[in-house]
Amino acid sequence: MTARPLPQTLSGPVEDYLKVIYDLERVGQPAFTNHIADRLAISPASVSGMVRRLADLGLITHEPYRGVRLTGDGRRAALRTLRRHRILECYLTEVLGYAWDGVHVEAERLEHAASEELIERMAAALGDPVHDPHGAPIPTRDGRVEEPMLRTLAEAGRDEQVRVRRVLDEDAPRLRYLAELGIRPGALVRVLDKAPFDGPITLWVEGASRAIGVALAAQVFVEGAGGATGAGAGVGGTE
Amino acid sequence: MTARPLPQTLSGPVEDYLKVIYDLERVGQPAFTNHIADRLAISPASVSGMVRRLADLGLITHEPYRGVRLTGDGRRAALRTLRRHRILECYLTEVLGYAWDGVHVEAERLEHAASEELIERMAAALGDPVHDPHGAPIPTRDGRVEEPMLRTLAEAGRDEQVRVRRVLDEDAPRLRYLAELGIRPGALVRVLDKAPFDGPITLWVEGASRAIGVALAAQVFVEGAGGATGAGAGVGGTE
DNA sequence: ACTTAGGTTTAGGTTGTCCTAAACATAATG
DNA sequence: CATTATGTTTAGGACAACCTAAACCTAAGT
Repeated sequence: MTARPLPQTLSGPVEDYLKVIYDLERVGQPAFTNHIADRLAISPASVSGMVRRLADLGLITHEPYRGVRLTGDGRRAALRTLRRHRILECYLTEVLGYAWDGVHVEAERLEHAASEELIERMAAALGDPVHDPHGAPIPTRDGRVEEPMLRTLAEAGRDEQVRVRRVLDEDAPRLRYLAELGIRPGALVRVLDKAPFDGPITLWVEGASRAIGVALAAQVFVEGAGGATGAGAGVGGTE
Repeated sequence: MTARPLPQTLSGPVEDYLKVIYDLERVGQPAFTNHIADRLAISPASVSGMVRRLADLGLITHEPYRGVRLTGDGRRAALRTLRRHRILECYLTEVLGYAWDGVHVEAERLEHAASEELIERMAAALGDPVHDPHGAPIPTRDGRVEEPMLRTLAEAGRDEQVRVRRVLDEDAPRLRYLAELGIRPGALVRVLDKAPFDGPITLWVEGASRAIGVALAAQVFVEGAGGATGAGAGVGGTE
């Protein structure tokens, strides 16, 4: 199956493709060329080319016009990169004082250069964290992750009290805005009102009333607070 | 003079070339194609190609068959990379517990990916160090370095007492060996004997007698201990 | 002055990662 | 069922960074 043997180190772009494919695949469907292209901000044609290479390397399987799926090797490689990325994010924020909204870009570059040793030393210095600053779970050394199915804040019902578990979005300004509102992992939020026609959602956060749009609320993953509140279909994203 | 405009970020290879040229140039002569090729472990032909690119970018001047010299821009870029590298080495050893002989390789990869912000945060966390773990001076933010002319241990006279200032050599086993002997920046060493015909040098270090070869001693830069002891022609290397 | 040794450059090729434009496949619509 | 919209792939190219082999300069030694 594996045509060419796997090189010991994967290139930066290859790691990026695998991360994106992993993320796209998590909603159940295979990852499609155009979606990958969108995520990486490159042309679909370039993705087609890279997809052939990844398939040659045995990292993905590809059904033309039907999308791609990670193989075992591909999944392992994707999770390794994800672990690097998220531990770097933790370290940069907790030890080096990076802002919540600034870590992503830095980690994105470092994740391809950092050795296993560096990552593990950072993880040890942090006491082996299990979530990154945005609430994303950190895969273990041996490639295990638990990505719980969480509802988004947009799906929470009126008068419901929920706890923020994870915030998506790599966009720094939006992250900064959410932080200002007090919406970060661990925060307790009550839905005061949901305007009809996908109107703004009014929340009670940290003793103040705040309104946010549905699009933004859909980037915030929550869990029922007081008691257990059923599971939705929502799923996190990669950062 | 600058044909193409300088891109805002230089590629990893470009930074590596500049570092090597900076280092080769420090002995006064321009840097020659073959020397650059040796240092980077690539073919002279490839260096010729890159030299054209670097000259196009205005980072070096090139007299065919006569070697290359850094321009102001090139020097600034080289010192920026050197600063990154050495601060990374400091941080990795002092904060993350890297071994003396293991930091070089890791820093070598990270220096191309780390942002200005990361480097400055690390520098701040360390209290703006001025020397890396091997005793190499760290250029300031605005590109100043003082590389004092130091003698090597091989040049020290019998019965002379000297202080180790800097240890060259990126070779991990040799660095480890020197560390075992107690030969590291700051150490006080007395030359007990110098065997003739470039024979071994016997030293008194940390209350014990040790003998090392001339080649190794030439990698150790020292300064007169008790009083000021004249300046030699020796110069440090890049790590 | 000629040869030779050593260092340097050119010529031409490879690999990885991207691009645009054109061809092609699939699925939904009239 | 033919058309259209959408999504995917191929064709052909560019660029950075390497390579080997061959051509070329320079300086030194007969």
